[in-house]
This record gives sequence, C-alpha cells and structure tokens, in this order.
Amino acid sequence: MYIKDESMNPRPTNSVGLTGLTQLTKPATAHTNTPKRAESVMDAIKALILEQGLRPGDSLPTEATLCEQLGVSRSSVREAIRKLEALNIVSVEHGRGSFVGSLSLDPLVQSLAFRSTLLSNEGFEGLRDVVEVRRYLDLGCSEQVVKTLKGTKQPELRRLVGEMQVLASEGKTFEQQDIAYHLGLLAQLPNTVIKQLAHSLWLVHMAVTPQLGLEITHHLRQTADAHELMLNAAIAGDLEAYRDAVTEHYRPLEEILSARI
Amino acid sequence: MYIKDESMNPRPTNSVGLTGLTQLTKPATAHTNTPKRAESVMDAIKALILEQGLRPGDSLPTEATLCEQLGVSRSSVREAIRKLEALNIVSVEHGRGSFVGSLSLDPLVQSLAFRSTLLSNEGFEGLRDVVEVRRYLDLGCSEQVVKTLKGTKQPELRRLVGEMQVLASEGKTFEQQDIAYHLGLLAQLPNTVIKQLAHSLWLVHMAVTPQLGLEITHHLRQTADAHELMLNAAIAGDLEAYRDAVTEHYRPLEEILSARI
DNA sequence: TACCATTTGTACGTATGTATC
DNA sequence: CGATACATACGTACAAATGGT
Repeated sequence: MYIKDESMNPRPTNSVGLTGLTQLTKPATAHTNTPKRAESVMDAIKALILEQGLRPGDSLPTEATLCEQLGVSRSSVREAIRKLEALNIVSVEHGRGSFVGSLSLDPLVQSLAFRSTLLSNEGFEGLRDVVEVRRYLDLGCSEQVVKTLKGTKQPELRRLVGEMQVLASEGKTFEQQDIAYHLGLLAQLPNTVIKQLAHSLWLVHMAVTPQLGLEITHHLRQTADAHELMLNAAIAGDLEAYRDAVTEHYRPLEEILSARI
Repeated sequence: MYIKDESMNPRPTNSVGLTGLTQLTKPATAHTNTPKRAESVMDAIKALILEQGLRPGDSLPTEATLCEQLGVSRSSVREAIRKLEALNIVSVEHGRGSFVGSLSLDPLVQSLAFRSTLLSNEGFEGLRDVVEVRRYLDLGCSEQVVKTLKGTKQPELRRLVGEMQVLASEGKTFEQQDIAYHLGLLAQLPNTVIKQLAHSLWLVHMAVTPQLGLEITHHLRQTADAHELMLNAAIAGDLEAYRDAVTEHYRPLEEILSARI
C-alpha cells in the first residue's frame, strides 16, 4: 500500500523532442482512446512554444483557439494549462490571457518545501538534506567564486556583511541580507541554473526553518562572522580558507539539525 | 439553478485536531470571492495531507468529497489537483482515486528540460549550466564520497566501470551504466535530496544531449576512463585526485558545450 | 462472462469577474 | 461610461477505468 515508486522513472510522456506540429491527430471522430487528454494537450502546447520560438512573456493563443486547433474541450485545455502553470512554463493572467512563463525553479521550491515540511514530522531530515545540498553547491563552485573575486573590493558585499553583524549583535535575524549576500557571491558566474537553484534552496530553507523554533538565534553572530571570513578568503584568493569558511558557515545549523534527527 | 447548499450542514466543523479539513470560508452568496479558487483549494489539500500525516501512496478523499467539504465546484478541485499532480505532490489514477505523490524532483526535470530545449535554439547555455551544476554537486560532496568509499572494494562499481570501458571501445554509449555508476557513488550518503537532484539533472542532461548530435561519441573512452580514475581515487582515499578526476570526467562535454555557445 | 458501484476523465452550457479599449 | 474579449467558476451529463460481485 505504501511506496508506489514511480519516483525514479518518469513517464514515457516526457517527450521534449520538438518533432512537429501542433495538431492533435484526432479531431472529428470521438474518443480515440487517449489515456490522458490533458497530457497530450500539454505536450502540444509545449511543442507550440518551441516551434514558434516563443520567449518568456510572449502571449499564447487563447483557450478557445487552443480548443479549436487541438479539437478538445475547454476543460482539457484548462487542466493542461494548469499543469504547465504549476511548472512555470506558462503563466496566466486573469482577464488578459496566457503567456510563456518565466521558466524559473519555483516548482522546485514548492515541491521541496512541501516535502521537507511533510518529513519534518519525523525529524528534520528534509531540511538537513537541503542545507547540505546548499553547502555542496557552495563548495562546488568555490573555485570559480574565488577566482572571480580575487583582488576585487566588493563594497556591496562588505556592506551586507556589516549589516548582518550589526543585526546579529542586536539579536535580530538578517534573512534579506543573507540571501542578497549569497546571490552576490554567485552573481559573477554566468551559470543561471546554479543561481536559481541556490536561490530556490534558500527559499526552501527559509520556508522550513520556522518549524525549528528560535534555537537558531543563538548562532546569529557566528553565522554573520562566517560570512565575513568567506568574503575575506575569496578576495584574498585563498581557496582553502574559503572552503573552510563555507563549511564553518553551515556548521551551526547543521549541528542543530543533526541533533534533532 | 444554483439554489442548493445553505440547507446542507453549515456546521463549522472546524475541529482542531487531525480530522479537520480546513473549510474554505464559504460565502452565502455563491459568487463573492474570485482571486484564485484553485490556489486556496491547493493549499487546503496540502494542509489536509500535513494535518492527517499522510505519506506518499496514501489515498486522498475523492473529488466529490473534497468538493463537498471545501464547498467548491468539481472544476476547481480538479484544477487544484492538476497543479499538485504537476508538482508530484499528488498522483491520480483513473478509476481508483487520488493519492499522495512521490514528492520526487520530476517537476524539476520537466522544467529544466523544457528550459534547456527552449534555449538550445540560441546555443547550449541551458545544457552547459546543467552539466556545470552536476560537476559542482559532484565536487561538493567529494569529501563525503571519498570518506565513505576509502578502503572499500565496491565490486559493483568496478563492474560498471568495466562495462563502460568495453562499450566505449566498441563505440557504443553507456547511459545506463553511467547513471548507475553515479548513483552508486552517492548511494552511501544519507542525503536523499542530493541523490534525487543528481538523478534529475542527469535526466535533463540526457533529454537535451541528443540535440548535440554525435559529437560526444568521440570522447566515450575518455569519459569511461575518468570513471575508473574517480573510483580509484575514492577507494585510495585521495581527495585531491578524486576531485581532479571529477573535473576531468566532465571536461570533454563541457568543452564541446563551450565551443557551441 | 456479465453487471454494477465507485471514481476519475471529458465535454458542454452558462454565468460572472476583470482587463482593455 | 459601455462594449468586447477573456479567464474564472459552477453545474450537469456522460464516458472510461477500476474493482468487486
């Protein structure tokens, strides 16, 4: 009854191939035994976007047009659009129409945040895993970060570090500065996926931490100072010190989480 | 035509405990609120799962039940369920019912694969970014991997490496062995998020590479051998060598991708 | 086999809120 | 302001899949 394990095996409907046209081959006559109309409509819309080379923000055909061109009812089109909307592939605005979505990683946030929350009933494994991946990502791109920051000034990051330290000494949290700092570190990298991924994981992190209670506030100062160490090491071009600082930065939280599991 | 209701039980039934299904504030007049019905229904279903402590595979109330308990129409419930289905938070089986989903990272695959395909018209930035993140993840968790593999035998990984080398020498690809190998490296780690993330990124990788053409087949041998180097280094406990091998493993592909952008 | 109950899937009609002109 | 176009929501009916009798 439990595990259905379709987890590691995506449906065969995963065609990303851009073979062809928007037409669903079965307009006139009734039911051509399609196990899932909405699925094929989804694929048709994706294909439509690819074929026409639409970009995020470009407008899509109206629901009525899609119904007509695909030969399906509004319900099917709407459900397909809903799924694409959940995946951020299309975005819908009320009285205006549907548009190509931002293709951001928001779905990942939704999914991971819910997953972490669900698992948090039995401990904080979900959050611990997320934080660990954040650390892996930061460590993984440490070489690039140090290379791009070496010998620079980074006054903006300096300012953020200062603000965090002030807030920490006052016992206040500094989420805004924290996320701005981490994004700033990665800003130089051309890789948009890692930036979005880091941002998403941070959002998941934030969404779940409230369930930890106030315990984290004991380590505010420690975390703020770790940010300074990271910045110093990167600017000095000291890769090893940077990596140590990253590890140190995550340690307080990870210790708390390990203790809670 | 829409008299119904308001004669049924208007019982608040807002019991605190686990049985509760947070009733959506049902206005007496059928049409007052319009911001986003499906959104609130989505939240209600997520709350339901959390409140009742349901696990992946557990069954959810039927659509009719949800309509009744939430006081919304079936269309709204269905659209909410579609969105949750896209996020893998619920899974639906025709004729059987709805269930708590596997909470896997499939949505990420969908989203990233589509994104990469869309961007591939102008180059291979999307795939390059994905591969780079894969490398970051592998490098990031290198310490853990080396620690857990040091001094062990790993006959299964040895076998996979051998198969890959044989296939490479025959000019054949070895996707199955490749993914099994990489998952095997991470298998010892308790972090499920990174395992799913690595797997998802690999799927994205595979979904997009066909658009590269056959150029990659020139580096099969090189890649297969890199897998052996990684394994040797990990078993020897040589962190630095392992990290170098990881970098070497991704280099051929990354060079191709950089050249194409 | 046949039948039936349950549940999801699809279609269609209708009414209403909302944005744009 | 009205007119139009569009998305949103509700309701109903039927089709299709599943599981059991």
